[in-house]
Amino acid sequence: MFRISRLTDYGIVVMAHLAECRDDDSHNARELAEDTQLPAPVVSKILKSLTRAGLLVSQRGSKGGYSLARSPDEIPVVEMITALEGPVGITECTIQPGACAQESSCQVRDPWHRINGAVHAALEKITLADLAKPIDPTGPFIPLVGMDGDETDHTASNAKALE
Amino acid sequence: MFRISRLTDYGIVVMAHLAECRDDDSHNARELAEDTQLPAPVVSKILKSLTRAGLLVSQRGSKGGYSLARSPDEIPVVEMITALEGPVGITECTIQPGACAQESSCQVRDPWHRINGAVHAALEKITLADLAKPIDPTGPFIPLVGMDGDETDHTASNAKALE
DNA sequence: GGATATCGGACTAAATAGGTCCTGTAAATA
DNA sequence: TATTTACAGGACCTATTTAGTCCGATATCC
Ligand code: FES
Ligand code: FES
Repeated sequence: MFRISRLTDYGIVVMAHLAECRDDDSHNARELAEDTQLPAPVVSKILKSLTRAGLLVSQRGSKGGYSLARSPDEIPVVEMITALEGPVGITECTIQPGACAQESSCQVRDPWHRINGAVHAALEKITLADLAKPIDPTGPFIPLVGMDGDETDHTASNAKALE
Repeated sequence: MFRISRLTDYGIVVMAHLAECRDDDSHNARELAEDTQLPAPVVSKILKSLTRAGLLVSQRGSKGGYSLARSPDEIPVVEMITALEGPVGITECTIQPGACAQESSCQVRDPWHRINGAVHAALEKITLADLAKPIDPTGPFIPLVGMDGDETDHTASNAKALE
């Protein structure tokens, strides 16, 4: 129903946790599962996917574990989502041309592409650093929403969170 | 996979078709299915959902059918999506508080809310009139993307479409 | 009254997501 | 070297959701 899967949500929680405790040593899967209160096998599965996508680096053997591959502010949300559930695309046709019977006669194809682009851009601007609480504010807090002004309240709450 | 369901996509295609032929008489389900090249039972199901949500008005009996309840520029995309697949929310927690075990300790809950708000706002700005080709340009063409400038190409193509 | 077309929901089948478990392999340690 | 630890990669099963079909009831027009 137009939402990210629970696995992805979990994955981002784990990533945020890793971003939060900015120590260099790697955390193993069991430990991360405990910290985030999530089922261990699931966390393990998620970690493997994230590693394969190049968002985490893994260290095998005893004292092994996972750690962030990059700085949190260089990991956009869209990349985490992509890693865990494939390419982001509002509609099927957005990703895979030719999947649709209409295609040629379809009126809404092009507009969907633009909508998709807008959402994609929004998810690209937001990084893991924005999700994790900035306990060490060395870098500036990047504004979350990249939309131009509208009168809904979330932008207000965002502005409040900034100051 | 972070996309709208195929049914919803179909539904919007049908709505766009209805918006395109701006005659006042209602179109029946069979006719709409033919025009859009979609399976008739599916179209029928979609039409019922859209009617229940108040986006279409139906007329029973012979010469019956469906027509738009409002002007296309007063039907936002988000409403069509909501009608066909429930409330728009990126994460489960965004919609239903208490579904998550963490909830209290969760770091990412609030940022997700803001992301969700941004996407929601984007889908609210885009209306059915933007999706259907403006064959009768009495009203101005409303810009699709409501995000502030970024360097990806879709905004460029959008700007090109405007002028 | 008969033809037409929506209404509402039940129903089945297919696809996807969620979750578990097992075998192999790399690294550290004793 | 032997042992322990912990990731890698799948196979696998189950639950849930989605897609699609169908039918009896009801409303409208002629
Ligand atoms: S719905 Fe697939 S191309 Fe338009
Ligand atoms: S993941 Fe559910 S409240 Fe944070």
